[in-house]
Amino acid sequence: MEDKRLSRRTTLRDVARLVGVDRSTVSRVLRADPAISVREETRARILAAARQLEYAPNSLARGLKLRHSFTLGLLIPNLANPVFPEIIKGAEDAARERDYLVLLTHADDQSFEERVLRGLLQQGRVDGLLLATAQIQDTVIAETRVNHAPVILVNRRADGTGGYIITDDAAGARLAVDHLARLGHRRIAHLAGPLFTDTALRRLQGYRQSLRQNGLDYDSALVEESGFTMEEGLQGMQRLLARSIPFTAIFAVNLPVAAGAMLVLREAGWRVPDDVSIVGFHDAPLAQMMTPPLTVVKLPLYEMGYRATKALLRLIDGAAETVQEILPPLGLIERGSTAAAPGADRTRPGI
Amino acid sequence: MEDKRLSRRTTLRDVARLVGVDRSTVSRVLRADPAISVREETRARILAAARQLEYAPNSLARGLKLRHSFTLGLLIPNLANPVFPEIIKGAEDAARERDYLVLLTHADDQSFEERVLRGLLQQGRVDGLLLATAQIQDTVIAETRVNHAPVILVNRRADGTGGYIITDDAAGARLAVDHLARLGHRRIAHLAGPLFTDTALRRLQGYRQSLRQNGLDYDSALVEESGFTMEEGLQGMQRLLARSIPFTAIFAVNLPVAAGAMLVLREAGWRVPDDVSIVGFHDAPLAQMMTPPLTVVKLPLYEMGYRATKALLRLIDGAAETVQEILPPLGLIERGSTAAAPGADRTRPGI
DNA sequence: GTGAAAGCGCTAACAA
DNA sequence: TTGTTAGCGCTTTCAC
Repeated sequence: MEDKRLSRRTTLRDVARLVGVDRSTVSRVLRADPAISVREETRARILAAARQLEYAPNSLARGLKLRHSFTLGLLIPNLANPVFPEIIKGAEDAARERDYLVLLTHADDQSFEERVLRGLLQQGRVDGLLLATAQIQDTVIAETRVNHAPVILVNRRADGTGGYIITDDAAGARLAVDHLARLGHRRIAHLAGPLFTDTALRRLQGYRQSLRQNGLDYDSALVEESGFTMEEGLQGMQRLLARSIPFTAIFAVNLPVAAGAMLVLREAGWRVPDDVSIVGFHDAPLAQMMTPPLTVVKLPLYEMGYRATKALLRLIDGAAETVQEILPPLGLIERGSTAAAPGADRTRPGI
Repeated sequence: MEDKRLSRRTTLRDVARLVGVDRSTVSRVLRADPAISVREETRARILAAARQLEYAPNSLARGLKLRHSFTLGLLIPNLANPVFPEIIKGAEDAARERDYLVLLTHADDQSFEERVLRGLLQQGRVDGLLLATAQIQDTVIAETRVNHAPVILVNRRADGTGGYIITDDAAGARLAVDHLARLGHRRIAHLAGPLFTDTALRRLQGYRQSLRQNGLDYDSALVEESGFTMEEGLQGMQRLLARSIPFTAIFAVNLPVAAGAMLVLREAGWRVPDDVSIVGFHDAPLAQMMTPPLTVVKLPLYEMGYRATKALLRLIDGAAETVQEILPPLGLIERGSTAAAPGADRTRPGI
């Protein structure tokens, strides 16, 4: 059964018929092909007819011919994490500049991720892929590499792909921990992300570097591995508290984890920032909505999405480059969740 | 310049050649065409060859032939609003059941919205559209209707489209305001959304209905029109405070607005819920992260996305129905942001 | 049970 | 300056 709605659309042939020229001429005029010359009058009539008939090229036909879908796939692990909207916006803007569309896919489970990777690329639905997901198997990535598929990792690093764009997580972590050290904290805990992810490792690394530079000892009992979600942040914080070891500050691997930690601490009767300071990673409206508002390290998320997309587009255009960009953090945003360490020589603000 | 990567993909012809049959036979077998009989041995060899060559049908070619892109467009005004992930998840799940993909587009400005509407549909990039955006012009909607394009509005109502799926916002608002009235509040303010949007109007309506049912007078001075963002919630709350009229409770049009309101109140020295109770609309992790955790009305967001997509798919299949579903609220989730009105006969909890 | 052929709407090499 | 033609990869009717 033929669908009326979809078969009614204006085609190149309709325009050509109305003007009395060939389809190819219409195509050339509409594409503004510079290599071909058309009589000014013909061009005008074609343009007018196209507008009148509300012609829009069928992207399926065009894509089939040109072997391009003019679509980019963007894989996100979890839309609820407030860092992604920024990345997405950057990607969309970059894509739009080239008349590409972004197919956002939200792959929360592993099997689906693989299906997407294979499916989207192999079926020609997308010309390239942006992977912002942290958990993806290296085997899958390696495979896409074998197929020479244009793939860029966003905020994740792995060998053997078209490349990656990451923020300098270690530098960001140092910013956070330096800030705490400057406030006089000496027992600084770290709620880390899953340590099989590159991002989490780099932040842990920065944490250790900063400790060293500030003359503080690294104590593995102060590091609790959790995840990237609020849930996991809650649990991580509970485990940390259960150990009953002293600390006066926390560097959380990201925003949801910081939020979860704050909840647990408050329920346990701690006051933020009087008893404990917290620094989060990444900025988002959520950080301001928390009580107290969260001090965070700000990273160029929009920029990351934008540049990753630009790079992917270059890859699609046939560039042989391997992209490896590391964007520096944008700085620390001091809000209400950090204060001088209890008993430190600095006066406690507001008292 | 031909792109090697994209021209290398396995085609039906490759499989056919390997097996020694015609492309059409391969197509029939792989589509599992029930109307056609194939020798069991041939079928097995085709299946094996397809797997060996990692054949995946080119969706552009397939779509061109079948006049379907097998893609649904989903327009979202603002990814930062925490209600959308749920809707999106519902839509994706429903789409996946039919092997459709969801092209998520994030249309924050009007002109782009229109471009998207025209573009996606006319270029055949999507077979139908889910509009979750509140601001879209009725003229645009009317136009898509003229084109008989399959369009479903999600969480928004307008005449002349394929239909809409909304939650019962008025009932939800009544739940919220009834709750406050039950706690003894008599001066209940409402931070409304933009009153040119259907959603905001319906919530205001429910607010008024509940007041009436609870024997409370409607006082327009207690209603402040704001927007749907935290920013606007902040400003709305400031304007409400500036009026210096008494109130002991607030019903906020959504979550970001409730969060903004809470911030302003706290800065102004009010205690929540001791001095003022707040109820938000929609539930999301953010509600639990606030201090105190926000009492909210929970609505079936996932369900809404899911059912809207199902309905859209039916429209695409050629159904002539006009979808008009109104989903009832899932209930009120009582958290820490609401308590008995100051001076009411109920004992204040925890004291 | 399987193949041949047409055609979806577009672009581009080649002709005229 | 414009038209003719072939073909992208697929599905499907019709023939054998």
